[in-house]
Amino acid sequence: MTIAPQLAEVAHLVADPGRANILSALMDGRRLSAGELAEIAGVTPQTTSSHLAKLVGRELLIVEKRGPRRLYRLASPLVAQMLEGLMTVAAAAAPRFRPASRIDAEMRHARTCYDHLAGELGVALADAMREQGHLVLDADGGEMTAGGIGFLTGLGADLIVPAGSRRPFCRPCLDWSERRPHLAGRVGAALADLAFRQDWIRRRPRGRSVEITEAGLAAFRSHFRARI
Amino acid sequence: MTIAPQLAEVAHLVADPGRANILSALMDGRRLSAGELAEIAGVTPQTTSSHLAKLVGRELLIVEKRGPRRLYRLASPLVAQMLEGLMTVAAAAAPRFRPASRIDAEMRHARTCYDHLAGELGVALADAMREQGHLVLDADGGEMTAGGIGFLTGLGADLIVPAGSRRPFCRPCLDWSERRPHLAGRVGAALADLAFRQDWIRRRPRGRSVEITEAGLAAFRSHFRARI
DNA sequence: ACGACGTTTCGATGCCAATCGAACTGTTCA
DNA sequence: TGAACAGTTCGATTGGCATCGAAACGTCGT
Repeated sequence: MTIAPQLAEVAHLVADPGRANILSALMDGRRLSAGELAEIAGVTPQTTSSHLAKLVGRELLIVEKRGPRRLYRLASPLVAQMLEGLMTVAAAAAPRFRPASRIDAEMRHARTCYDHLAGELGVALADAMREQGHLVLDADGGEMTAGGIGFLTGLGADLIVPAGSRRPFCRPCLDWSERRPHLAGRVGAALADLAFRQDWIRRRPRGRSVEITEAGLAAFRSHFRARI
Repeated sequence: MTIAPQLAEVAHLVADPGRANILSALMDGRRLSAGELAEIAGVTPQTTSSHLAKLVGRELLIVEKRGPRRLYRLASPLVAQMLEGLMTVAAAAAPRFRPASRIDAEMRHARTCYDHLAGELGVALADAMREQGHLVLDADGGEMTAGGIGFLTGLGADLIVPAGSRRPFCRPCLDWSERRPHLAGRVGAALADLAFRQDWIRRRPRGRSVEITEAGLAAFRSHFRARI
């Protein structure tokens, strides 16, 4: 009850289109300079500076001085999770007009979601792994099977099992574009890491969307049996 | 990228203190009338009506006419999850002044979080079940052990196992007051349901906080070995 | 030391939206 | 049919804040 004011305060930070653009661009965990963010936000550097100061003051962002420029990044994965939650609701409510820009299409096709894969690619991989018996996943939770752990490890994924002899956890992350869960958590991060290392996917210069290489397409189809 | 405007729009709905109060009060899934919500929001009925219209228009709330009055509730669990994410960040960032009201204390002690238990009680039960080997849970995911399923079922919990012979999933929900995960998902809902049915806890008239009965205290300590 | 560049601060402007009083609609009960 | 009550609509006021121009700041090159 009493947190409601603080709740409103945090929401207010995201409620500005410019700031929403900034936060959305930083969702993959990268560090961007104030100038780059100004261009992304679509406002002047002065205005951007004001926005960034608010976001840092409320500890949604962390800034580090690198020479004459300042690099900003999300303060924690919790912020990314919060944004993902907002996006899910934003995508679910009011489909409205879809301008369907090229960037939009790229984002829907394949993108990173903080540290894991999302979009059609992310959902297709999760579906395929489920069908192959590597994974059990629904909106409430997920679990790797023994076979699934062997499968990913065999491909070169680094599934760190923490001190306790527990299984490496995976969690679902509701995909705002596909409206179905994709694979997140430690396993999701390991899978994305593997895909980048094997050059199956590459980051596009701007934004969070990624490009699937020829080798990637072949690997996703042959190894994962994904329908993409 | 292109969802940023919609992201801002949804955040804007939560960014008003009155609306944040309303949404927070509805987080347990109950249905409240416009009048009750006006009192909770702390504004006049006219203003509340305007707020509610916006929330319904954006499909965050659902309204049903019940005689001369209208009952409002969250449109989906996704909205509750979104709010929980915002609260987590709100509580983590800027501890600030803690007015420490009585309601605040009650909320911290024990409350419902949509369909499961949160606060000191929720976290204590999750901790205890973990220590007793009933449960494995961390920030990324959770899993019931076979013993844990037997334990809860023996107490009378209704753990619905879906069609596939999968285990009933549980998921962690980061507690904004305790800053540690408590038990959510199907198992969390079943546990809360059990506690209400056994009269271990009772809803307080206003708000989402719950009161632990004497029988509840005894049950939580003897059956669960919880430290509360 | 100076100039260039990236970034921030200051100050003024303009817009959006939260708010409430008053009046209106609709439902229930006598 | 009319009274009582819940809720909404309308209109006017208000305050907060996003925005940008201009200027200052700090850091790095030469």
